[in-house]
Amino acid sequence: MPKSKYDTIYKDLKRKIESNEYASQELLPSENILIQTYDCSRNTVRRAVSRLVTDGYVQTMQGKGVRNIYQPTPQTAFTLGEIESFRESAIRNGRVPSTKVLVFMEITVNDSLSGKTGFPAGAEAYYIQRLHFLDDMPLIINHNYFRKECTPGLTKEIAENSIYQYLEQDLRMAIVNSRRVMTVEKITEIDEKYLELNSEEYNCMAVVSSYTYNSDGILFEFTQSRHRPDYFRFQDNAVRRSGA
Amino acid sequence: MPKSKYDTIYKDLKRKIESNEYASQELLPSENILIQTYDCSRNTVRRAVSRLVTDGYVQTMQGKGVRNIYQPTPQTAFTLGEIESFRESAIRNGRVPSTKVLVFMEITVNDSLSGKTGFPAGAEAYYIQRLHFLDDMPLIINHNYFRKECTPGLTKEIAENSIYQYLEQDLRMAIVNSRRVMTVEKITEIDEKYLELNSEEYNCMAVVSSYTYNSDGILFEFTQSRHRPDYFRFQDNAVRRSGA
DNA sequence: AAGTATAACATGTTTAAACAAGTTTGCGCG
DNA sequence: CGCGCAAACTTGTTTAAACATGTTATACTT
Repeated sequence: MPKSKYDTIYKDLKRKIESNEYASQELLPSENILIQTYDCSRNTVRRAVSRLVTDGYVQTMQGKGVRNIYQPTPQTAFTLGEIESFRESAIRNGRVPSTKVLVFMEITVNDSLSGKTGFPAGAEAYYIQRLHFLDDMPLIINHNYFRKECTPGLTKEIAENSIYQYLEQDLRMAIVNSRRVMTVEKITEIDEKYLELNSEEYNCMAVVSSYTYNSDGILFEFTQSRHRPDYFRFQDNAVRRSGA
Repeated sequence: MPKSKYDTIYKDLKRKIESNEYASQELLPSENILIQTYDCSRNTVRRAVSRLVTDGYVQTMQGKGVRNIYQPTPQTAFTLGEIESFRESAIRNGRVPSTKVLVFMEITVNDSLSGKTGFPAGAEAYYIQRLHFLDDMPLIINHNYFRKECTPGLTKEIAENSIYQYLEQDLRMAIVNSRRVMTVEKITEIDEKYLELNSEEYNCMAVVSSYTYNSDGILFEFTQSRHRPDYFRFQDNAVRRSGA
């Protein structure tokens, strides 16, 4: 639900680009045209376009115009720069997601775990281990740690569906910011068992560790996602700052 | 060299956060204070702060303020969201970079290569294979393809130093936009040979494929970077759009 | 016909102002 | 003392205007 004007314009332009309404490699309508089209001020148009730039959809050229450089992403791509749950990502790609909860327990953070998760020692937390399937194929093992104080009332049943949906819709929590680190790590016995992998073929996993903050600026989630290497694909768009 | 006012403010705030001049987890000065500090308008301050948000340095909270959530990144981290050459990244981390050119040749793009690189078939291109060392340890093998039309005059000598420096400083070329895809792939004999890896231990590589556009919106570079898995580390910051 | 100056048009930066919406502070009343 | 409301903060959205800078098309001059 777009709540602001620039967000509406952003989504509309994005849709038009994705649906090829604006030809690839061609220029978008100029700011003046867009101002008339959407009946808004120049700043509002520019704000929408600048988001398309960071998304890698368009490229602005001073004096020339705004070029559509969008290229459709392959099905398996997870998008960086946005926080998206496994379920959301799967649905966006037209796949059928499912989840199996392997472990659900409540723990107290000790010193060792505090260093790994960033949670203060002594804090109460949920530890959840989940297996994510896409079209019945096991792809990801997630190790989630949620601070109990910030995410009360988590249950195994919620974990089987969407934790983020519970946090946002039921707890009215705003998830705001997530720092993610991607590494490659050796496969473990757990990985091998649940992902039905043969370590002769692949002895590594793609690992995404994420530290997520809520709208109070409190770190409430640490998650390690271990991805099957042959189905792992992350996409990113980088902009070189002028004069950097 | 910051050319604009908001860029100056952005860099100054960034420096103050990195140097702990603003305490971690605390609020930055309010917009009104910053307006007085930098003698500028509110928009200009907000523009600077919004870049800190996308960098994951701060988090804004309506009605409350702007919280410093910066955490220093480990030495080996490459930063996403920015285009940075191997040399720049190494220097930023206080390491000594060096490069060995394994292959330097001029080629004509055939159909197969066109599909992989995104270059039009029949185009002239440079193909460069380079080995990157950090503190004398071989870490990355790069396979670069540059469109000759866009990057004339490349030589093996330039490739041994910094290609990006040549493109920006000598050719006065503006590198603007780069789409990157991260995957995990099986190790090849070339990887094993030059990176001195034992496939018993690691039989995978972290692979970053990037498609880079110049300021005319033309795709002029395709690069596949194959990273030693045990030294690979990419960092990203994601912001969840309100109402997404 | 070629070259140059200029006008028209593109995006980039900055300021100012008004209103919206969320949070904290403090005052006053019961 | 405690509750509630209002004032005084905070950031979020939108408009308007001016000037800067880069590109392209036009028209004029030679």
